[in-house]
Amino acid sequence: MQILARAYYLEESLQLAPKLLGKILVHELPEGTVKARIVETEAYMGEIDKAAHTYGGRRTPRTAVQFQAGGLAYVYLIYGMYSCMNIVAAPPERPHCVLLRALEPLEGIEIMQRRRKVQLPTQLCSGPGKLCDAMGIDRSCNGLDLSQSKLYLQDAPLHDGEEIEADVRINIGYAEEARDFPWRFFIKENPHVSVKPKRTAQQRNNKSETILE
DNA sequence: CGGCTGATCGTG
DNA sequence: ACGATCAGCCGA
Repeated sequence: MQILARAYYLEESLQLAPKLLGKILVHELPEGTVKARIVETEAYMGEIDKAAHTYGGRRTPRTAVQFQAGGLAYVYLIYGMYSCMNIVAAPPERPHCVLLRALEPLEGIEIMQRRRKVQLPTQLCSGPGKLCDAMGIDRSCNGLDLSQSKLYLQDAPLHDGEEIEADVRINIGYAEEARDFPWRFFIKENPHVSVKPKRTAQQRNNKSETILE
């Protein structure tokens, strides 16, 4: 299977985020190789996005890699104990990135189970902190070139019949108007996704749906 | 729901 | 230098 080339990532994160669904993240660790399919992503749109670390063009030591050309890993520590992995998007000086929120484990599942405390495959990578833990991704991976390192993405199509759904992003309540932008993407009905879609008021009021529950 | 945990970055 | 904040997770 083909490794995605650097040029693949040079578009804005809002376009790249849904396209990354179904692609396979691989990490070659000393104890073995782990592979998992991307099933949930979020787009962070840099300068114009109040939820982004680079809102207004903020350039700090932490966010520096986001200003490089797309195709690098942006990994940061959150809440003092968890790593989050993003994929840098867009050409240089455009600080876009795509957060990986959930993966479907494919290979090296025993390794993931050893790293995490849980056994259930659907709980191994169903969250940004969980998937970094399971895949052995931490801040030492920050800035890695995903087209030529031990951490890389393989091209792969969505499976037959799979559909992409969009919804609001998770835990960005501080982001004012950007809270409501539907910039989270996931494979519909995939059991590894971290958060189920919110029902809209329309759906809650729909009587036929209520009966079906 | 609350506690865990520490890097980060704006402020002074 | 300080301290409020935080793109999470787990167990009750």
